[in-house]
Amino acid sequence: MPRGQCRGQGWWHGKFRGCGYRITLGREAVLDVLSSCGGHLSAEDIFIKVHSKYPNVGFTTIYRTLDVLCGLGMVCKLDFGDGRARYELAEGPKGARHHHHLVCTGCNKVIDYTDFIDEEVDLLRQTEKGLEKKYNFKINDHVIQFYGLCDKCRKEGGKDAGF
Amino acid sequence: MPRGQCRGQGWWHGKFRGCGYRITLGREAVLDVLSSCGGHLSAEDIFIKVHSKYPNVGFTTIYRTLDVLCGLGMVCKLDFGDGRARYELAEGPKGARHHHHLVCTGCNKVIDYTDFIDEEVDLLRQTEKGLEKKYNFKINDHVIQFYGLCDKCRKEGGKDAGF
DNA sequence: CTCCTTATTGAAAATGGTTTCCATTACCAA
DNA sequence: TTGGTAATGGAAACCATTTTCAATAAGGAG
Ligand SMILES: [Mn+2]
Ligand SMILES: [Mn+2]
Ligand SMILES: [Zn+2]
Ligand SMILES: [Zn+2]
Repeated sequence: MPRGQCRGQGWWHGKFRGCGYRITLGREAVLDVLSSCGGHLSAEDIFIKVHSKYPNVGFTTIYRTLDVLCGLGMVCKLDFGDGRARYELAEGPKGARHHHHLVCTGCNKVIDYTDFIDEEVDLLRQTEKGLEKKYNFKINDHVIQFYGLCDKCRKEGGKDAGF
Repeated sequence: MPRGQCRGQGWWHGKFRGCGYRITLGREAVLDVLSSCGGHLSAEDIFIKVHSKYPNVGFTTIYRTLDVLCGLGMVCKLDFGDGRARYELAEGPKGARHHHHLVCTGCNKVIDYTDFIDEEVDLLRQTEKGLEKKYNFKINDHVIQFYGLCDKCRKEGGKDAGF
């Protein structure tokens, strides 16, 4: 990741400018972290990573940037019920596939799964259509998550972090 | 709802005592509100209702009671992404059926639906089984929610309360 | 390149739902 | 009735997130 001159040609710069947003170091750094590290990072996770490289990017900017990115549909804000939001790239240069989440309530590990997505999405679409008609709703989004205990946490006794 | 002498014979008292919990006025009042009013109440909603009848039941007790009730599986804690938890009776004397939620991001109205539950539950069970095997998880719970705009909010222009 | 407008920023304070503390109260088994 | 202890309420603490506001810097115009 070259420094000074990497500004101005990221894959997302076009979309970004097109919406009237300025390209700043903070925003660049956040996007950088999101695409290099895996998903499901909290604002704090992101802040720490960004801060280690650019110590004068503040926490507020992290939140504000994530907000903008969510607004643009470039980032998904996730809620696994542990009191802090998580963020993941909606689709990067490599185009992350649509997936759902399996969350361990013991250690908060999150698994992306795509195995059963097709059937799920089928049913979902069908359900959404039915619900839209019956309740006259315009459905924009859905959340499907499974909660449980991972292999390791199951063995360590049934203690459950709750959620 | 008779006053003083209704203590001691609620449908839930048995279960409650069996687990070593004491039966108190606060707990009784919370359960009362949950079963008389519909579901999806926030802790504050519940506090206000309880407080209007028993002004010396504190906010803390509401939270603590809801926690206990969740622990016993008598109440479900719901998260619709608006920053406050909601609660609903898991199954009352009338035995509320399992259902999923349709949430309006405009006015926060929540609709319980059971229409497509059967197909959903079928697929869910299947998916859970697959996931458990593949990832060696013990799945305890799932969340399925649809977000969108209700009839009214759709007409009032596309403003979206976000979530 | 330089200037200028104004979007963006960082630090600190505010917010708001929820939890913790701790001295006091009141269930309820014996 | 009584004693041990679970439960309580009020205030303070917590903690992720948001707001405020003066200072800064992106980037189009010239
Ligand atoms: Mn994911
Ligand atoms: Mn419901
Ligand atoms: Zn785990
Ligand atoms: Zn609405």
